Amino acid sequence: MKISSTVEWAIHCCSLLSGLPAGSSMTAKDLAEFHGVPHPYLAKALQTLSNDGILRTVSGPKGGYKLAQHPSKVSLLDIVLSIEGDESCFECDEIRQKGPSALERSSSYKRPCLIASAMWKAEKVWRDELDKVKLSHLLEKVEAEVDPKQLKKAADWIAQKSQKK
Amino acid sequence: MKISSTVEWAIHCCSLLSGLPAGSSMTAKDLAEFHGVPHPYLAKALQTLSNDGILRTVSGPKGGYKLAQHPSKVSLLDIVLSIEGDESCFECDEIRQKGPSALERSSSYKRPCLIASAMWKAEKVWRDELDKVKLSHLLEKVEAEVDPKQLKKAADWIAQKSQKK
DNA sequence: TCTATTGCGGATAAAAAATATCTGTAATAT
DNA sequence: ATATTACAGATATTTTTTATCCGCAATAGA
Repeated sequence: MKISSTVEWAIHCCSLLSGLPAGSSMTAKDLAEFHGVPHPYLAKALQTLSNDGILRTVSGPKGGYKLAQHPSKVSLLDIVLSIEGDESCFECDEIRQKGPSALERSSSYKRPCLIASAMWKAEKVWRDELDKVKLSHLLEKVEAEVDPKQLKKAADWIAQKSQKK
Repeated sequence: MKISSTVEWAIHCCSLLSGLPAGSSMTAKDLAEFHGVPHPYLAKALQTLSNDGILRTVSGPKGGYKLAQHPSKVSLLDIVLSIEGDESCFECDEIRQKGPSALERSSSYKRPCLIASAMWKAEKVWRDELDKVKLSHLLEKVEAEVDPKQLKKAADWIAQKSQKK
């Protein structure tokens, strides 16, 4: 029931990209360095986000990643599902249909398993909650609540990096 | 983000035990056979549930497991947390405090990371939803919705097993 | 056109976690 | 006493996660 730490990285990257000046991009290497995570592995995650239409890729020198959509269109759920895959976290093995007391015909089991239903319902409220949180909301909160010194330092580092090109 | 299949087994076992005649118990072996799952491994899960006060153990011949509490007191969340552990599924590595733009003093990060907060909020609604579902609710639904033939067959198998002792 | 930079896809490797089993011990009903 | 059952710990197997590497494609700038 653990969510991969890659998800944490991916959200931080998307969150950062959502605050970049319009049109600018950032390389996988810089994103990795900024967050202090391994570059080749983070690159994989960014490629996945790119394949799923969350990030847009810019190839060649001066290339990198930028958001493919407006921050108000991208939710935490989108990012989580992109990285983790959109399969349910609870898999029903239909064990009610196994063992000595199971009925022969599988047509006897028209209704979904009550246990699986309950688990899936809970997962749905989880997903709905995550889908409510868009990158734009996160960005607003960051600008309102995060220490201005921190924001300045981050912005300076990013600006310096893009100047070196 | 996968929930162990052991959780599915555990819930099915608890659900079954909640429908047993008062005072009776069922062995790990029979529970495993009934559900068509490996006995030694299921036994581990049952021991965990027992350690966490969800099941009660009866040692010796005619022993086995029974619910330790009234079915209205045990929720799906209790079972999930017992098997999976009660750690959050999202772990915040505080990567905002890593990398070149981090501030020196960790006292600068008094407020929780906004991304982690959002993830934890979603997990909370998930847990709340699971905690609403008690074994007693499940039992009511089973009795109302499951094919009576199925219920009969299961009850007969269990009765026959306990007679053989 | 050439070169350096960057992302992409596939293969591979290492580490960690999940899954599964076994063995000897303790408890207890008969 | 004996047979049955749960329990704790050790161990083995399999799968998943985490991480890296390499050759190819795309492209900006000289």
